[in-house]
Amino acid sequence: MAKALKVTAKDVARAAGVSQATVSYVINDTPHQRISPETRERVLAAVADLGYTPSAAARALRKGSSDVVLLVMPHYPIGPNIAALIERLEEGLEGIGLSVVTRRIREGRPMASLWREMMPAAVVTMVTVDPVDVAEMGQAGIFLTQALLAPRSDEATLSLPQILIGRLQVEHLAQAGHRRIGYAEPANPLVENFLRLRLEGVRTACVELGLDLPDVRPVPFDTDAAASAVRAWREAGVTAVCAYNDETAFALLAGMRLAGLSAPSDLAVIGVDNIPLAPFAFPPLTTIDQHIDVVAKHLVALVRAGIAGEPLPATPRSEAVTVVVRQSA
Amino acid sequence: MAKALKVTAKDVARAAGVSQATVSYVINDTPHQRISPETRERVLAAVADLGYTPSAAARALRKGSSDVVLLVMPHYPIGPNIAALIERLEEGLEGIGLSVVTRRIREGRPMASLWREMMPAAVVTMVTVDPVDVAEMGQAGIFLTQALLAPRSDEATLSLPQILIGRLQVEHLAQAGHRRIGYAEPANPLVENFLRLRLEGVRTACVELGLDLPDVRPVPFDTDAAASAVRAWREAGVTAVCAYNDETAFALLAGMRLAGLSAPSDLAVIGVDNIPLAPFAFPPLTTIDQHIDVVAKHLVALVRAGIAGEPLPATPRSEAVTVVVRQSA
DNA sequence: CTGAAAGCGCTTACAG
DNA sequence: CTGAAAGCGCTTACAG
Repeated sequence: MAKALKVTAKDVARAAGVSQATVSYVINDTPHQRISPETRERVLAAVADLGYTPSAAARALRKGSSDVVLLVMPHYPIGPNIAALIERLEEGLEGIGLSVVTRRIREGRPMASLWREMMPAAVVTMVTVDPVDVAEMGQAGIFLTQALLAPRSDEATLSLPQILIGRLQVEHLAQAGHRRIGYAEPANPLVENFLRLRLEGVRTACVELGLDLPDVRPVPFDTDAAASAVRAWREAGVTAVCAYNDETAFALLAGMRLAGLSAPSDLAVIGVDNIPLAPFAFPPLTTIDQHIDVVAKHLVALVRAGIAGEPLPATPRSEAVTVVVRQSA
Repeated sequence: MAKALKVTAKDVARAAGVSQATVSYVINDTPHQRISPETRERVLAAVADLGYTPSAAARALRKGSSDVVLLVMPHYPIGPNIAALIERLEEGLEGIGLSVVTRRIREGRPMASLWREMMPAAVVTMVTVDPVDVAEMGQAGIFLTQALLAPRSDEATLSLPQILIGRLQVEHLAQAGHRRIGYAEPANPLVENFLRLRLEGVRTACVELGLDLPDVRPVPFDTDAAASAVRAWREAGVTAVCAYNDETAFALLAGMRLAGLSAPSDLAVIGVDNIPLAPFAFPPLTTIDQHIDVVAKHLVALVRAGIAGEPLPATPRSEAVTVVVRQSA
């Protein structure tokens, strides 16, 4: 039961009457090393007895890479959706012996010092990576997987297709007969990356479906301001609005109530994210689900295979993004 | 511009024409080492030139502790509030050169292998720590700070006073004249820890204020089920309910709408957390704010001081928990 | 003020 | 099948 200040493999070796190498072999189940069952037993017993835990630092130094996966995120605020993604990722990765360290960086900044310092087994990034960094990480044997917002075909890249999201919002609205569509953008400039793409999807879909271009208005996190936006849309003949995300949709709905209007009759509203609270909006919120659990699972599988040097798993079917119809649109 | 596969301090030393020790001294600004300005310049130039980044593993091995702080969490689901806490913590700690690694463990499990493996500079835990672990971490020079749910007086412990939260909910309701109070508990058993304490606070306050004991009913994340609970409360003469948290409050409010009732006239509702969406509930949700940003800031300060061996900062005023009055109660 | 050298705790060829 | 030894890249007494 762990007494010595610091129990090392050497201590275990001595206690078990074997060499340090043997301790390492049994602990790591090193292949092509035939350890006799009794030896293995004795080592394991000594390990348990002394409460030995291998030093991550020593192992990392020796092997040249640590058991962490570096998660690189942009500086935008972490909504419930991304928070869930991170949580699932941590959970899944922990299951295969990996720790995740999250780091925020400004888009376009070099990330070299980050990974050189940690020598992670893999890096998962949601920010675009400089080609030089990509190359150097490759040389250093670090598996890189990117979760990008735009679609892209590359085994090690997973896309969170924001454009598709915008498109889906419009298609759903158009199907219900809406011709003049509004777009509620959040006030936060940090979210620019997501916003630009979602809006692009909305615009493209409007054009393709022969609708007017969307009437884009900011909807800050404030009921009064949301109410003003709602009135403006009504005057402009807008009958349905795509909200940037569910939180914006909630603000919008609150603004409508203040303005004495209700969804979907006065103005239909569709969000993005399908947050846990969406069913409890008034009226229950129609929204787009990104199926973040599928994304997280795939990311974990990608990392696992990438580190093991196995062939990468195929990207899950891209219909991962679906509309969840409730009552607001 | 970083070319060699691996740039070490030795490379920098060679390039700068100094010894490896000197490189270490200038990089770490080691005190009591007088390095001539020119030498320092040359070293820094070589560092920049070669793109040198010290190896975290080597440093950790040598120094006996790494630059990570281990965040130990129970297995409960991470709501928006805790997610925000973690995010702030990561942000604040990153600012002082520390990475956080989050790990979930079952309450009561030993965490020795965890910290022995990483040798973190500090551990922040939201699960109760075994005294043996506490002692051993102390011996190992690891600073431990606990964010506990119950109040406790200990410099290195920060309390998230759940009992106080329940009490505050009831006091607010009683002040508005309510005598028969309901309690909406979530369906998820994982949340037991928080629940028990919040409910204890509610019960105590009811007794102290001479009210009946609370009528506790489960409110699952389902509008129909919530509606049933609401009807039952009404029949029992309950006029106000404390929700376990804001999410439960949202479900409750949705159930009320389904039952044709509205808050606060038919049933007053008060939540906990003050999530960003609370103002957009219908009606806007009255709730308890735990001021998680204050908590996070204090935790960071605690860790910083603890690692530096400086006197610990005083606990912020305990009125950190406040009621935010909106319209639902 | 600067350098040579030991040693942190592992893993892994390499001998035997 | 098992062990002795080198070496991963640092930091830090210790000499000079």
